[in-house]
Amino acid sequence: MKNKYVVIFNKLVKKIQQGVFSAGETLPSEHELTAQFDTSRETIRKALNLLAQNGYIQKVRGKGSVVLERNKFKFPVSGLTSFKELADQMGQEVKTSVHELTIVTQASHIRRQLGCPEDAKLWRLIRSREIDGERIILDKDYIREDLIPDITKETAEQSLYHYIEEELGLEISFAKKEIVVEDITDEDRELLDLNGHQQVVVIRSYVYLADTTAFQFTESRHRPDKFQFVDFARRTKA
Amino acid sequence: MKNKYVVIFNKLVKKIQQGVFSAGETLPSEHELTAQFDTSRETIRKALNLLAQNGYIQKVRGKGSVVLERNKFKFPVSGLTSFKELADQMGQEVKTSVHELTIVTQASHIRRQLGCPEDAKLWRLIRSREIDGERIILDKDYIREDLIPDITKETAEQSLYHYIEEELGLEISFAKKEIVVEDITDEDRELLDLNGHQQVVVIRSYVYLADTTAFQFTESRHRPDKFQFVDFARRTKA
DNA sequence: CATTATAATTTGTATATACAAGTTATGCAA
DNA sequence: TTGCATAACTTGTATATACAAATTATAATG
Repeated sequence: MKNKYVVIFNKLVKKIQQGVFSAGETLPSEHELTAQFDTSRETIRKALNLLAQNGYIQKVRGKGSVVLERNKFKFPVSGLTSFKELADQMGQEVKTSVHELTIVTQASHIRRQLGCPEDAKLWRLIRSREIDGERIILDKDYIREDLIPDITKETAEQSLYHYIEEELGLEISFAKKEIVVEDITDEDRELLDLNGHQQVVVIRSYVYLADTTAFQFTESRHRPDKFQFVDFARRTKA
Repeated sequence: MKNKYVVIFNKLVKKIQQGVFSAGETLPSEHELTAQFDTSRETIRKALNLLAQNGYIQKVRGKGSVVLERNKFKFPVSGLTSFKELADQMGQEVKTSVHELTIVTQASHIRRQLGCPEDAKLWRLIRSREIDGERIILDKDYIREDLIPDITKETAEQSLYHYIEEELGLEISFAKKEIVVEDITDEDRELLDLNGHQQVVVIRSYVYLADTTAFQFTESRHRPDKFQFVDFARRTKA
């Protein structure tokens, strides 16, 4: 939060969200922003590149930083964001139920994928998410116990990521995700209001800390009619 | 292709893919790379940041650039990549059939979303993709005729993006995407081998040029059992 | 008025330096 | 040998300069 360019990035995001700069307009030039924030042009450019990466602006040479329309598909649900953070952003009323919170010593295939020691214990956490009175999402987590030692029912109901980042001081950095569609299981039938659906959308993710250690594997199972994934993508120049 | 840091980025990607640098190892330090490529440290850092953004490496302060395992879920299908490019990457044998290639003057809602003039014409392009003898994907495109004037059946069968970028010299820059699951339509029934499936995964995208003009709206409809979306995501620091 | 050439503005690239912060290696001392 | 302080190494941030390339504004010209 103290890095100059991150601070500037966040201030500009806020201004865009508040409509101080609206879609189609250009931001003040790098030269002007340099003066406004009393910094160097390169620092401003780092902040602007963050904006561009996250789909807030498009930089056009000779022209300026054009603010992009951000609501073609509501909010971007992609990226690495916890369920709590998403729910807050969407303003949805959400209820989380913890169905299981145990330590497992089996699940060797997951342990192998997470690359943790053979004798390491794993948290097994199963939660359902209820929106507008319907249980729509089933989250199954496997979390390394040696890295995140204390998980209570309360933290599992609230925000796990907040606990990991703020309480434990660990830096969650990146994730590898897969989205597929699969047939429902008995567990889905028991813990979700499937409403007749025979398949679910499954998001599997491995989540990593900044030092490249994987600490979590998540399987998030969504009822198809309530599932939406929104993404902003840039073309990587060959 | 002539930018120094992009050239270095591509060379390093190739070396990682070839296994010259393998997962878990660190790349040569920025200092060493600076010497190897006879350039400045900032230029090297731009190349390394591209690698980090695309999930090839994780930079760890004090340690180095750690090469990441890249095959937890095969290839990354996210981003802004044409079907042809994906198929080439996967080494799949694919057949594209063009079912419709016409100019439409209606579809005002799409025209509005694309933000093009009221009298602008749109290409309407419908293609099915056949993999291993099954028609699995149905692509429905709307493309601005004033920007991409000549589309032939042949270019539609081969690579549209290659034509747009290489022949027309336009720069495809970013896209806004949405993934949902929907019930099948009569058109799906006619043009796909649904194999009993009653729903399809629908990817809707608006695609933009570098000057922020939207030129394409695509609806890509996938048979659920053959659908896979793979993504690499980084956590944006608050 | 319209067209064209020129200048000013704006972003992109490449390079350089200084210091901060985290990790690893080294060497000294007990 | 062990432990600890120190040094060396590596990435992160902030700043500065010079020039290139694209766009826009201005002025000159017919």
